[in-house]
Amino acid sequence: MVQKEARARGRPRSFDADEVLDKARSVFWNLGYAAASLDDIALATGLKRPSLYAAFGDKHALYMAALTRTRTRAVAAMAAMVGREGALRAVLVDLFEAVIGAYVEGEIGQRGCFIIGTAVTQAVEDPQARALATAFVADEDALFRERFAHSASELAPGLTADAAAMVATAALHTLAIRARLGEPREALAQVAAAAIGAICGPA
Amino acid sequence: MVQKEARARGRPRSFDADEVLDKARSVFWNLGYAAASLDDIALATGLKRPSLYAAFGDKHALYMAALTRTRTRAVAAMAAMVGREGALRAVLVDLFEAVIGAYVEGEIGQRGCFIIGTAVTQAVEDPQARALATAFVADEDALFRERFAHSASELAPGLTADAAAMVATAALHTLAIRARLGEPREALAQVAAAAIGAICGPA
DNA sequence: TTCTTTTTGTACCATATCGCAAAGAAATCC
DNA sequence: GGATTTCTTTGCGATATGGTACAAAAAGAA
Repeated sequence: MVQKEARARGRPRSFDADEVLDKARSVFWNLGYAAASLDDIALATGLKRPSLYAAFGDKHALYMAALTRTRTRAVAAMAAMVGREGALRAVLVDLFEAVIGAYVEGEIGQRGCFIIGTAVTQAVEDPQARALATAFVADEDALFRERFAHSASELAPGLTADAAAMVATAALHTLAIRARLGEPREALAQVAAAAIGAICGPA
Repeated sequence: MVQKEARARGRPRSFDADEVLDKARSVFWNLGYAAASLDDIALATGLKRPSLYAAFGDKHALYMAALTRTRTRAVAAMAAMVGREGALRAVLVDLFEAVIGAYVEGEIGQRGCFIIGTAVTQAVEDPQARALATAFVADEDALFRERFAHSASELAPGLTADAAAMVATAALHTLAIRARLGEPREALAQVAAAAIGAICGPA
């Protein structure tokens, strides 16, 4: 006997929430929260405003959903990379390369990091965006610190795991900023190499 | 014979343009460009909108004027500090301390750096803001590079002046971000110390 | 087939936003 | 003192913005 999967009563959604969140995020990523209008988002997602409200709440809730999902995914990806076996230098090279790849993507131009590029600006008057960005920075610090503690012998002489983590996070932040300002990929690669040199010492 | 200073015909301005620009900047600094309304700025400056238009043009021109003045002053201050004689480590300690001091100020909360905190978000769709922020980052890089070239023997072993400059600029950027997110002064001081450790090597 | 539930779209609401016209105010010039 | 110039204010225009009410559409249940 074939049991059809039961679905709740009522008209079915005409969209996939994850897909819509991705498109909305793209608008926020390009324009920042305040400059992104619901009309912009409606246009990008192909949904009308009441549908967006029904699915996500209001504009702010939609933004927070996009930030939250981004943080979760970015941290998971970063954890996977710093968790790799192998020489620290090689791990960092791969990590920064992947990060740069993500930061130079964009339909209308380079956008850097969604969280650093938009939530930091909101932070002064938006406690939720601030909390999320703060947690994200703490995540970055913690992931680096753990890996560096594990690879302490591969750090530059005199550099503690703690200090090295801060230098590495600083590198991610400057890459986010520079990418959003349009610096070319090769220039970003040089910034990454400089950070790696400072963290791991001379090759 | 006493010669009174001749002034142009017409009603005199009731405000000082520099003072007004400072107040307008403060609003933009807290809220970012897009979220700062002309009403907010009018309230902060005590002027009505037509007066702001008469003095500065439009909202965007006012913002650009604030960015431009900020860059000029920040770069001059930074040049004065990195130009100081003395041990590189001590120079960097003083510089980062001064920078942190500026970044933790704010009437409604910490705001970090006006340019990094607001113009970077605008950069994707505002070519003028992008150009100014880009020039500012290049200024930071160049000032550090010059000083480090001059003090090459005081850098960590194997670290070039170029690379060290990028690490130092990265530190300014992460401080700007962290300060805007509300990290306490002591935490920012530790980030600065980490960067100095990476740039100058073990003490 | 009708009722109930959920979603979508149209039309709108209440307010906010940037910018401007015109009149009055404050100065210089003749 | 009147004309001219420049600045400030009031009041407004045109539009944008975030959010909502309600009717129609699309589904399940009886």
